[in-house]
Amino acid sequence: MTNKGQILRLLNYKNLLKHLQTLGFKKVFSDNISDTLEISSSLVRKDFGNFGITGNRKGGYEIDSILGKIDDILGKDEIQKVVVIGVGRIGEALMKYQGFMKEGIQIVAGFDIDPSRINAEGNPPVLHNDKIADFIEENDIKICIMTVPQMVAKHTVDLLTATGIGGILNFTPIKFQSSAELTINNINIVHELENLIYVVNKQKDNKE
Amino acid sequence: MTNKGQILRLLNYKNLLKHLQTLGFKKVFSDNISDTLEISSSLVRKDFGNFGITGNRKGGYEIDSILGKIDDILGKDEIQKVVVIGVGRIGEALMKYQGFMKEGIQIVAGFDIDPSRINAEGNPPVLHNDKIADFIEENDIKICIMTVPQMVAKHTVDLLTATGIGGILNFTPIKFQSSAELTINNINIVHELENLIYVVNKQKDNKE
DNA sequence: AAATTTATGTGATAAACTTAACAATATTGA
DNA sequence: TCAATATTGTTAAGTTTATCACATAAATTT
Repeated sequence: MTNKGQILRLLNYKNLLKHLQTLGFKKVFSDNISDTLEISSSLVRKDFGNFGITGNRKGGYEIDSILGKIDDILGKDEIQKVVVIGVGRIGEALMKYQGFMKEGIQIVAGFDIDPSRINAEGNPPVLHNDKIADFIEENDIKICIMTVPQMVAKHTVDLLTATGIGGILNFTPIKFQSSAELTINNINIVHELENLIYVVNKQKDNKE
Repeated sequence: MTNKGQILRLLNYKNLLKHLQTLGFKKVFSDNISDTLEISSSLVRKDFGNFGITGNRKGGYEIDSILGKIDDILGKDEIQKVVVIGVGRIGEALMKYQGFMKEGIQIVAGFDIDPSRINAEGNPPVLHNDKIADFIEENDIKICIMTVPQMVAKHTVDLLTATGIGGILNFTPIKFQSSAELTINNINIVHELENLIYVVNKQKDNKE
């Protein structure tokens, strides 16, 4: 019933509704949402329906109520603890990124093999890779961000698989497949850029 | 004819084929590709067909030939120059990321308003935001990566729109819509993580 | 209070994307 | 050389996802 894009759309609804809330709005109609997100209003209503979000005919939806419901759906009652594997430039940037906190996500540790990066007193601490398995078990970590060099990506996934972690957000260029026990979502920044370059060049060609 | 996912798939084919090439393979069959990427072999053949990549019945496809064709499709004959707008932690990490070069992408400059980040002698240089428009025009830049704080994202897009740039890879949490002149692709890392958390938690619920 | 308006909720329809199926054909081996 | 086999190329079928369209219900107006 719930398809892949639906959760990402729900997150977009959430962002928009929070914005409308700060502007003082209390209610919203499906086509207010659909207009700004450039989708159809029926898709908004269908998404809401699928997630049990109901409105009033003629009256629209109450923003507070939708936002509460979305947080329920996303399980925002408890803080989600996440670790970063590989504290290179990108890993470090993500560790220190301030945007996670307000969505209830906390980066609780980073891990690396390079002694010069290790700092057990840091906030969050950076520990040696040796400690990954114990840390994940002791702290009941379900999700990690993987920002290791391409060369060690496969090895790292094997290591993580053995820990019983549930999800990896993989920033390495190696594409991994999910299994029933371990969901791996791949973000390939180079591909995103190549894709954009293709689209832009093609548009330009069409104009000429 | 060519749909959104097709180019991203093509990039995955490319990665896989380059890997097979380094292992010494000369030829490949559609189901070799489809097995590792977990799609159907007919989709591989359809993609190839759409892009004018042909094989031999019974003989499969020649890896060298496919890779050459893919580079043609992607316009890899010339280096793509890209600039980074906003040299915070993530912007800086992307500026120094080594993975772009081998795909023919070169980060030629970064831009920021913070004087402490500016370094015109750097490699690549970091210049003041004042110089964005001139730089883009003089260097014929078509693509940029936007890694500015959320607060100034809208303003930055307006500024970039005025320069006539063709594409923005947007890492801010604000979602922007493309227009005919300007393609904006959004990467929302927080959403990617929230989505993963949702999937993992749901899987766990289903098991219990 | 009846008529009118306006938005939801949802079943039917359409569009987009993927897979299945198989004819066409190149290669191999007897 | 000819049958057997294996793989492409492509059309048809299937699946998934999004939109359309309208009946239903709440609110407003007359």
